[in-house]
Amino acid sequence: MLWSKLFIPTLRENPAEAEVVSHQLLLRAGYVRQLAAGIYSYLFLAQRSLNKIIAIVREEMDAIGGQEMLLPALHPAELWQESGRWDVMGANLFHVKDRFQRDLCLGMTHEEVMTSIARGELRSYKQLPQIWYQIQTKFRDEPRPKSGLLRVRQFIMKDSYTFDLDAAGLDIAYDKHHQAYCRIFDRCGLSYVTVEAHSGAMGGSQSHEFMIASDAGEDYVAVCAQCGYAANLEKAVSRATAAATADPEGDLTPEKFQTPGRKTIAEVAEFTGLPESSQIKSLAMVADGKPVLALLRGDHQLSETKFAAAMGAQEIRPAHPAEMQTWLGAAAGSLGPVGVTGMPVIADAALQGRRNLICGANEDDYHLRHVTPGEDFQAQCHDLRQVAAGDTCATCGAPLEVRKTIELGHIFKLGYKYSDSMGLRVLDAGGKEARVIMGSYGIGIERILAAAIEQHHDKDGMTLPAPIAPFTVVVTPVNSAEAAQREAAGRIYRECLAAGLDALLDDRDERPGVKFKDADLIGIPFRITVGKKLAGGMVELVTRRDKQSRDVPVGEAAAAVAGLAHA
RNA sequence: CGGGGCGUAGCGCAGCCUGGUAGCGCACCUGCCUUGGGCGCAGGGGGUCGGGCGUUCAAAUCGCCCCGCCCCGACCA
Repeated sequence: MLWSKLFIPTLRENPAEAEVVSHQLLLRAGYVRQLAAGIYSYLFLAQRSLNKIIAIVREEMDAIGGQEMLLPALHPAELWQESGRWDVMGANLFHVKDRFQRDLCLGMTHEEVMTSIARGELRSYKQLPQIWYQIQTKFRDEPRPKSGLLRVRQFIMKDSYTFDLDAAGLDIAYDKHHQAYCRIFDRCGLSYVTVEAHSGAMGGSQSHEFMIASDAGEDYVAVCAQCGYAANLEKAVSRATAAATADPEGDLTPEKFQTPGRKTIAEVAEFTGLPESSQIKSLAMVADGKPVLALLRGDHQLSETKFAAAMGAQEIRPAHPAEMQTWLGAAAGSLGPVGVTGMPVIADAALQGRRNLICGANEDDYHLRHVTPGEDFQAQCHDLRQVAAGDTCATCGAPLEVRKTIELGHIFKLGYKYSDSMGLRVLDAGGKEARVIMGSYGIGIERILAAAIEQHHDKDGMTLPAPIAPFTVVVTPVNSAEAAQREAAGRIYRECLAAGLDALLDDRDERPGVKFKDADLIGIPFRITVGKKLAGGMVELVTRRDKQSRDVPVGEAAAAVAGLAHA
């Protein structure tokens, strides 16, 4: 295409509202414009890039037997009420009313619609398994859209849904998706990690997330470089580092001592001269409206996800100061488990086997020493601790890293949640009704683009992987006033097209600097510069990533790019 | 939803404190010039100063209310 005819509104400066790199570059390079918070228009360049990403996703989904469909974005409320998610999703679901005041919503995923199709049509085990997918716009009323395309209210997702007769069938479908996702992210030029994930409100027995490391992300994952263990921090397990000081021996009796003004673990550690790991951290929590005391080693953090799971609770929160005073008789900083009745006490596994520790006395400005779990108080034991960097891997013992990541894809074994609640059953070989087991598998299309930019950029702009760049090569005559350069550039451009390359001819009447800067900014992987060396029959082939330039004969330029692009 | 910041030309900003004809840079248009990293000269177009109400002879500027956007937190298959 001819650049002079295209709408590529590049900006010289960064728009003030953009914070993360991908957002800044998407705006500067003229890929997107914002319409409202979390709602973007995808201009020409973004659309080309997204189309390439979608084509890759589609090919890989088709390769595992997926059947593409196009489903409604508008869903009747009844559908979501059947599955129970109308209430569960609450305000995150975009609600709409039609002219007759009927409730509808804009679909944030399509489990309900897919299941409603399946239950009307799938009758026999012979029709299973099925893999159905769709690539389309979804909506979420995010409480806080942010970071450009990374957290938005309207976005394109590839979602697929599988229907199987039994768990073994689901395992196969799940595995196929796992492998397809690896191929998709590989082809998009992303380096990613697959992590065990928390299934959250989706339920189900197993789920994995596909993450790429980035400071722009919002999820943390724990990764073991040695054995490959990787899990979302919500779910990760590890062996805690040893306590900094050995516990005092002996069967000592709890003893109250004064700790005036010492509220935090760190203050008490300093006051007593004993490390934080010699204390019991006592957190007054409220799980589904009921008080609970959660105990951890002093230097450990509570994982709210694990805590909620241990309590079987939907909603958890820290107790308010007044509640602590009523239930325990002291303020945060002086709480402890000794003598607590009337509320469950649960303790993290790292407290097991410890002796003679320090904890709050449930009296302001007092603590207890010589407190031994199991003797001086009783508590249910659970894994409650959030993994921290430096913990050792539970599998192999190597130190774990914690990385900030962006979630690009998530695969779930759903189980029977939707087929049961919405009545999807088929007849099995024996003629009896059988339940259908489902899986669901999502990929955020825009997130692939944003993540690729986060991962591939430099001071001049994007350095996109060729398979997802909007164009593969740009042909740039340095001085378009010179007929020889103009003609040679045009010829090379046509040869590129003939070679099957996505080529762009920068025929604008601009100074060379402008053309180079723009090409760098929008991240075209290859540039053929037609300039002075044309007199000697040569042009320059520049690769965007490493800025390496080499001279090639005019007649071989297109073939040279084709060779590199398909390498 | 809590905390913070911002809203003046397409983009980046000054002006506001101390009320008095709305400015700068970039971008854009015309002409000349120039052509290997966002060139130079000359001329020009473009503004409900986020919105409403109020104070005042007079409001971008002061007061009140509202809206929008960004950041932190809460939230987040």
